[in-house]
Amino acid sequence: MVIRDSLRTSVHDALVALAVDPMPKSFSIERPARPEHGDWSTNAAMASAKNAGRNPRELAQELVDHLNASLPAHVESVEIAGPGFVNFRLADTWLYEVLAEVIDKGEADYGRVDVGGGEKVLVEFVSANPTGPLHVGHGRGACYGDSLGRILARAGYDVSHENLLNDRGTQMNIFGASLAARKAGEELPEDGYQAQYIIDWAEEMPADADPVEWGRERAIRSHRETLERINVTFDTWFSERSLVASGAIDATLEDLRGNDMVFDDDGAVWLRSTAHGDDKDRVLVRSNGDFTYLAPDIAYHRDKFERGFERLIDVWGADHHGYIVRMRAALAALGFNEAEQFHVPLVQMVRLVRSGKEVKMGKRSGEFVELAELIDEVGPDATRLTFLLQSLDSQQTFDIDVATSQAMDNPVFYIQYAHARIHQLKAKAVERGVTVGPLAKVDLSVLVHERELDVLRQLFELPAMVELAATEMAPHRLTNWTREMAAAFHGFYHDCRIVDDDVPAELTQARMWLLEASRIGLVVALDLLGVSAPESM
RNA sequence: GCGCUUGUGGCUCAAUUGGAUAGAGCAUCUGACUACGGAUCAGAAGGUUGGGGGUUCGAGUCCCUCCAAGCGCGCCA
Repeated sequence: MVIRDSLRTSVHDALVALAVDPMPKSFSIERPARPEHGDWSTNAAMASAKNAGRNPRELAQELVDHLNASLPAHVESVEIAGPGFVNFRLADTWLYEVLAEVIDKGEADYGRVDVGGGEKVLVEFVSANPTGPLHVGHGRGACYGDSLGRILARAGYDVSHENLLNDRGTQMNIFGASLAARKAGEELPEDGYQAQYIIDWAEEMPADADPVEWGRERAIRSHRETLERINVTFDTWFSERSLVASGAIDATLEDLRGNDMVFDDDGAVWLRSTAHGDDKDRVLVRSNGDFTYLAPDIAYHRDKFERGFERLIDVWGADHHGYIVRMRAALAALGFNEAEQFHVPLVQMVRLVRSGKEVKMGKRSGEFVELAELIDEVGPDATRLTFLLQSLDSQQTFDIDVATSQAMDNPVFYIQYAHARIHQLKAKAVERGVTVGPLAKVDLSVLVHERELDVLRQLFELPAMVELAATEMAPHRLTNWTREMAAAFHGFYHDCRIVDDDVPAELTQARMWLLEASRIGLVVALDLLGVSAPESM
């Protein structure tokens, strides 16, 4: 049994034996921040005391006595501390079980947890208009959405990645008209796109092409190529047009009308979104007969549910946050459980900085920095990992100098170097004629160095971190874990020689397995982050 | 004016959802190499977590209130 569950069961049983009533709703079993607080800690006494009418210190003491009378597996001692914490000190044997588990599960299964229960989840992200190249802001959302999907899959969800193409409506028409005007050497239409890429693309465009159709394909190709460079792919590219063709938009409006959630006024068709928390009602069909953006988008989300997805995650830019309430209102109006099943992580803005100064314009366009340009400059792995370095909720300062640095101030190199180092070490061992025996025959109890134990402690945390990253929808949790894992490994490497004349053969064997476990941990995490694990650098 | 997000050492960010003395990296200073690639490792210094109240055994985290920043508040998308 996993140590955490084992301790939880012991504490629970002890609370029952001590006639704690009512039992606490929950209590923590966690690794304390400070080593002097033991290897594990529980707040069970404090969490129980109030409702059970007991004194936290006294209850903690009773817990300690009870647990000491019959120590749980691997536990050497149980102590009371502070306001009523109960701390456990464990023998290192629990960490050897961690190593065995990592090896046993391997790349395929270590860090796999089941919080999703096979629930069908659709992660929709990027969803840029196919009217031009992706910019830097799209990049952050792309890396986030893709990694989130990978993490959810690792956490037991049945995940699909989808990119919505807003390939109809006003913007598409302006885009097509701009291309046509440039092609013909005429003046741009009112609101036409000024950017350089329009001129470039118009040049590429065959004279007899339909500008909207050709431009759409050109933009999609641009998006796809750029995203593939940073390891972002989709199961589906969903065309908004298809909603018109299938009649889904009209059907959605009918549904809403049937629920009395739609009314006509001023020649327009309105959604009664105020009935579900919006501060004003919203137009679905303009008085000129055109749909607003909202109508097809509601139909799109209805379609997602109809395709059998039980949970929808939409990764949106922060500038769309005002749109969430009306989308929720619409889904509620259609009878969906939006509060539980619809999630919208918002991507806060990215500020690009080079040489201490903000970069606002790209080389190819005077208006924005293209994602492709950024990848050209800093490389795919550094781009991807940098975007995943911090919480989505805060604005990001993307420092190009740091991301391109070939030195230790660049976390990408630090992490990847740890992985490359493992491969170099293994090659060195082979070179020196070391053959590694089966794990079952290796005595792991020779691993007593603090550095070795730190590596194992870190590896132990990975499954919990996957679970946390999934439930919080926070891939940066995993980025942090990976940095710490790399640090633990570099420390181990520095202080513990693996193959050398004065290293006993059995220690080399155990350390070779520790090396392999470290490799597995890093490969799993880097894959979830979508960053490559190079064997040399 | 209203709403969403944010505010943590000089800089960039964490903090396992309310836990114990707030942690990393960079920059600064001081150390460790006849090396399993030093792209590494160790140590020091640096904090009233924007201000002020409150809740409780315990608050960076929750509540109230100011202040500041970004983004929204279309028959645009």
